[in-house]
Amino acid sequence: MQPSSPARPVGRGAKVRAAVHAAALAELVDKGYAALTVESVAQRAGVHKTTVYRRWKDRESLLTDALAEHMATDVPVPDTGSIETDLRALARSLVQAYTSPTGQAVLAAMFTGLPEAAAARRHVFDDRLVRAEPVVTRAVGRGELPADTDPGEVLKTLAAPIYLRLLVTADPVDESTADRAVHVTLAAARAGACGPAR
Amino acid sequence: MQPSSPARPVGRGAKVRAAVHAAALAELVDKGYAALTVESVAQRAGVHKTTVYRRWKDRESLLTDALAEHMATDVPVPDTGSIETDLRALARSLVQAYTSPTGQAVLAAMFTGLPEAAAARRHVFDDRLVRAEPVVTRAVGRGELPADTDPGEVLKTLAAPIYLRLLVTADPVDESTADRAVHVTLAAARAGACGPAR
Amino acid sequence: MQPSSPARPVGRGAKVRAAVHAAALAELVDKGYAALTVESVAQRAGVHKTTVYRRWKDRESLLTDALAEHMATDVPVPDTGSIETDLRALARSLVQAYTSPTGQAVLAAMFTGLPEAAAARRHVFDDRLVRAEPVVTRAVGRGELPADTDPGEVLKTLAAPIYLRLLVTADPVDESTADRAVHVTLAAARAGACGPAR
Amino acid sequence: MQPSSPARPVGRGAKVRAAVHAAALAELVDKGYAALTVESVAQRAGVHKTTVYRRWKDRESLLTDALAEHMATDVPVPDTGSIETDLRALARSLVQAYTSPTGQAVLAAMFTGLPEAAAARRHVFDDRLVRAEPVVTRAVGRGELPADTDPGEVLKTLAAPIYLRLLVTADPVDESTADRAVHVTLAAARAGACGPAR
DNA sequence: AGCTAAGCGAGACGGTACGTCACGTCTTAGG
DNA sequence: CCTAAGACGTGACGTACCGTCTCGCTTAGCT
Repeated sequence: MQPSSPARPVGRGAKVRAAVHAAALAELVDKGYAALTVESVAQRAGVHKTTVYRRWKDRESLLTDALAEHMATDVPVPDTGSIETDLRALARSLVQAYTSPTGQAVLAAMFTGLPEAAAARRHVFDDRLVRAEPVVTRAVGRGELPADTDPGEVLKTLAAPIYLRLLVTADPVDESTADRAVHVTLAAARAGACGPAR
Repeated sequence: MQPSSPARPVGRGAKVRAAVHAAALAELVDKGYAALTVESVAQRAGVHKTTVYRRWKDRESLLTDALAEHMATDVPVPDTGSIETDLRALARSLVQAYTSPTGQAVLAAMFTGLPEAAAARRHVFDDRLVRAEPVVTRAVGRGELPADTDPGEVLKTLAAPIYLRLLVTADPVDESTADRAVHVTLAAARAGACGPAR
Repeated sequence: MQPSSPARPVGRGAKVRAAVHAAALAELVDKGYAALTVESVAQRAGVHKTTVYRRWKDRESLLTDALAEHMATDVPVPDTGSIETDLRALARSLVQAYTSPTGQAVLAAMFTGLPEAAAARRHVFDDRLVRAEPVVTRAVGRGELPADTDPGEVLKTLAAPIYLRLLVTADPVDESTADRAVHVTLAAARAGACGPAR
Repeated sequence: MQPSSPARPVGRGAKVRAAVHAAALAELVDKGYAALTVESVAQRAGVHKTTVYRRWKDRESLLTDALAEHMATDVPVPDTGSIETDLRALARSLVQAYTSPTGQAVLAAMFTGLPEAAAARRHVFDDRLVRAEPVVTRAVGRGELPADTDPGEVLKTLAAPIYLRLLVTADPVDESTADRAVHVTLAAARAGACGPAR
């Protein structure tokens, strides 16, 4: 009569979930976003199609969920004592994240223009941004940057050229791209261009 | 009405082409990229589906073609005599292009992650870049920027934060966004951060 | 109550069995044969789906079992001393059995063309036939019908037009239908048409 | 030639229709009503599933349509000059129609208890009834049967025992069944039991 | 009265078929 | 000649129900 155990024993559901996530990402890398079938994901995960639909409403939500989970991996926030090396580390880790084959596929998948993905996108980026803000705050504390510097602006200035190359121009992206972004960002921030809006 | 000139290749094909293009863009704005049907485009254009397929290989090429045509509208390149006002004009025109409802739809359509769109994307951006380069060149000539400044880098630095906001974070984009981009870009360029790679 | 034949302690299984039977019939009346779900029957019986499958092999056997149980209700065999009134009573009770809403549903369910149901059908009908035969035998004894009259034939002749209307034509079936069947049957039987095959 | 707008040139649609009908009946004979798949019918007809769904709303309407078409074959109405031989011919043709393997399958399919089939059933039976009525009318004219005989009642009396055996008891049905039905019917009709209701 | 084993609730799962949608191809008429 | 009209093969979609399975809880029935 009474619910003896309030929590439901999830059983092996978690295992299925993980397997499907992994399969989805693998299929993403192999075939790309558009040519990705629920059935092939299910098969790759050793699971039946209907089981997938039991947990995810449709293809979209499966994909966004898998991507969100994938992006949730913690990114280390550097603290070298110098804003330049800190920014360099951030920029390079961003470059690395998206230049692997998997990264490319994930990137392509996240930017499909679908409104569903937009929220996930924004959330992922915001999360990383917030976590990295201390880098700038510390630099301001050390007097490396003007007092009224907006940490978010600095980090967006750092990321912007990298994303531009990844998403718009298809220029090759490597460490020199990261380094150049650092220089631009530092020059702008030191000149006070990352202060409050005017 | 008109005496049909012998061996006229055009026929009324051009009219059909334009009608389909317009219909495609209209559907894009109304329903978005994913929920866009060849049949509905054809119907909206007052044309039969098969006619569309006669002229375009598939949905993809129809869309990219329509978008390419849409983006081909000439963007005026400013020449105010000052790099700051020139850049501001460029940045603001970019912002305007993408903040209208149509612009939003076009933007979303161009960034669908599909490889077919990538080429179109790159081409459009490169084209605009090349046309805008004189702005920077002239500034260098006037001594406003260092002699070894790379015009492309300057313009990418200008565009990057705007695209970042449009595509990644969903921050509101308006004239102040454009102005801030100008400040960042100028600070960086003057500091020599847009010179050749080091 | 009853001696458990397989030497099995019945437990409360009997209660479940009855509840499911009732629920099955109720669902049959509400939704019809085709749109009847094991799960909905189980829910209506306040029992879990698995429990149903523990007792019945599949949907089919549940339904046929429930129907068989339902039909097992004893039909009183009349003995008025006259073959005409006896047959009338039989015919009218048949009509009554199938003109109630429940009767209609049961009828529809029993004639689904499925081979599984065929056996049940046949069994139910044969059973009733055998139990009613004394009616004819007694009439023969009283000299109301020829000596070589086949009781089964008489009763089938009686039932046939009623079933025809129920199953084939959708003519309304009421007491006058029963009475007409009696007249036909008596005329035929008295003329010796229900004797042995020739 | 043809008015282009109102009449649509069916093209080869008719051929598809026939092929699917034939395939449906064949599958019916092979696998029975319940285990009949739209996909297997389509495949057997050398046609794709969606094509079937383009012409028929669902499995049900496909089946009923195919059966209706199948039953539309004209049944010859005998006219031997004697009611007995006429009825015998009718009864035997009925028996023959349902004792072939195909007939069995069709019979089973027509009596699935589904309400959709009910209308078709009724229509088919009524049609045959009306066409056969002259047999009785002529006999009345010849003075073989009472003047107030209801032709429909006679024919239903004839058909009823055959359908009873086919649908309810699973007794074997052959020519002797038909002959017996004739005797019963004649005896009843001559005795005036097929007159107007009393 | 306690221990064991069956019965049951709960629900995930593999599986089959359903009916739908859009794509891109093809054939037939017609202006 | 190009177009309108529309049937078709194709493949994936998302849904519904089937019948199976495993897990604990409850409870019955023997000792």
